Amino acid sequence: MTIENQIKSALVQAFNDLYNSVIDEKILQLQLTRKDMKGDYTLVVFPLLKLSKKNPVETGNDLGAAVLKLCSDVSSFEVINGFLNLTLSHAYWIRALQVIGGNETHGFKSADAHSPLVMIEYSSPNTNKPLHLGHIRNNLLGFSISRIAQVNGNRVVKTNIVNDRGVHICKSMLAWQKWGQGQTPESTGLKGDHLVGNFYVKFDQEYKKELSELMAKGLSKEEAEAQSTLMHETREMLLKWEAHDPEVYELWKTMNQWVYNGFDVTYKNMGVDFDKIYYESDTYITGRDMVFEGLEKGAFYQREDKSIWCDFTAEGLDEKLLLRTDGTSVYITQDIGTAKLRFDDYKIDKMVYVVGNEQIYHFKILALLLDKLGFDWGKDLMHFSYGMVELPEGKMKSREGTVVDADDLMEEMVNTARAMSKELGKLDGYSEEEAEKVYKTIAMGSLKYFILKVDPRKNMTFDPKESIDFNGNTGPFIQYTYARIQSVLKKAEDKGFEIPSQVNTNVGLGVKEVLLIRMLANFPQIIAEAGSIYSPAIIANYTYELVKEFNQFYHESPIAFEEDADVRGLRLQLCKVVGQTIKNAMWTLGVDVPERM
RNA sequence: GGUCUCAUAGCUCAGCUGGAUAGAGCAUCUCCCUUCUAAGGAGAGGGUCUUAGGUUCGAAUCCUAAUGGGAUCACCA
Repeated sequence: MTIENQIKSALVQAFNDLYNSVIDEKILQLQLTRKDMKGDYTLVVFPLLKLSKKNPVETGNDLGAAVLKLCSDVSSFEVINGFLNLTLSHAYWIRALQVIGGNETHGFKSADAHSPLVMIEYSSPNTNKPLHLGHIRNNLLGFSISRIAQVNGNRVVKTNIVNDRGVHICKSMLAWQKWGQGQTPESTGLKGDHLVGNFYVKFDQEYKKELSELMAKGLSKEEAEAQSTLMHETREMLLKWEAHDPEVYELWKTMNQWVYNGFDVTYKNMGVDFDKIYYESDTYITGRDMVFEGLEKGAFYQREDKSIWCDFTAEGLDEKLLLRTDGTSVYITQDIGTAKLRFDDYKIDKMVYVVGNEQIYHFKILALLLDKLGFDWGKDLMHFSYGMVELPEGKMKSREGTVVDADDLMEEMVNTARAMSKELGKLDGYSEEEAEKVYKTIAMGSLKYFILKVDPRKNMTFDPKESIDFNGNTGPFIQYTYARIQSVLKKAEDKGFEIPSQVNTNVGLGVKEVLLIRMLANFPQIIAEAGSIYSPAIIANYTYELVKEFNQFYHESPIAFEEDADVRGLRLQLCKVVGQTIKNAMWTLGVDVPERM
């Protein structure tokens, strides 16, 4: 039984004894005491006054005295402003620290064969251009919530649906055919995804040019779009592709492979991976079959021009196109197919889609659509919708060249970390290789933490200057504290001091020490909360608070230099557990911690 | 226009199911390396929590409305 439950049941009993009133534990508001007040747990007594029929001070004192008697771990209490603050004994906290220290994965639940299976889709890139800052947020969130789901006792399958077909892919293919002059990643020295991206941009430029020429002849924008040769050729290419025209198909395979090779590098640098990858080129046919199936069943209808639609006006939404007039698939067609294949492949209990909030409508439709097709899991799919990443100047616009490229950004972060570290002379004595590894750890830690610390649902501003700052509420600050702890522990070891297996529970604790242990004891709740709402930010902010407290403690208390052996033993134990907790917390964010920095 | 979302310090963000004096970081200004890593610590200034109502012992938090941003409603993805 946790201490909170002990206190609560004591309160229930006390209430019964004192006021002859039976209460439910649920109405007891027991929370951790504010940092600036004396005490460990606080009971808000206001809601209880109607039942106690006494004023807040009397009620608080009555209950405090009773709990003091009933709970041996409670050592004192105080009533202030209608709040009953309970203080636990130092011996209790020392024992708690001991227990946490004995469990390397304190706060984590492990999954077994019967645990729920959660499939998490993230990344889902298009194979027509390299990954950018927006994808970074998606990838980091997807990877982190996978780990968070995992440490909350779920079986997790990380998945990726690669959007490798469609008009947008044909655009870069067509541009390469027309203007590529046989360029390859080898011949240009470019990363494959960047090379293909260049042709996508090229297409857009040429298309714009064509449109403005047509409009100069007096055509309206719509007319120009309809008459565009480039767009016409693109659609023809899509038809050819769907018909598996050998030439088009070969080109498609080749260019996609270039992109995959490029993505592999980016994913590796980012430190994310997948258990199962689906390709739209494999799933859209299943999707199309299901659309026809739905048509037969009468769930959908066909217009005169042969296009197939689903009517959602009864649900307060619009009509949705499922298959074009020319029979080719649209975005949502493949999503239906992908869902079907996934549920055929795995016994999924929960499906999570990590996709930006601009697609809320899309997923609402998808859920209804799957429901209409008779899949009982349709309604239960979860769209983990996160906010957009904006730059200080505003939204990223590819046309204005303000898109922050993922590869460039990561490289720049590493360069900054290297320069900073060299300037500070932090890694003197490390080999070049070891040092490079640390630079990368810091750079990625900085980037990941910067993005994950903000509430996923909210839009965020990404200021490159700020993201590269390694002081304050940043990844490197947390990593630094971890490294510092390792250094202290090493120092102690060098002096022959060991962490005792059993710390003397009579040692007096400082205010900061109690606070730290309290925070450590609270870690499981943080993990559980992060799991219930899929929020890495909760863990990030918790870790920052923990680290900040630790640094204050570090500054005011000698650890390896402490002369009293009992006190020293306790502090070393505390250091070890804080370090362990930092490492575990950062692990859920996909952030590594260095032993030295 | 319909729907959805957001609004907290100069800037970037925390403040969870209502609780004590609204917190951090950055930026500005002071201090602290003859003790375990100064990528650190201490301190100062900086707020009508967008506005107006409501709910109640108690509201940044819940409800309603207004204002201002953003998203979305494609034979784009």
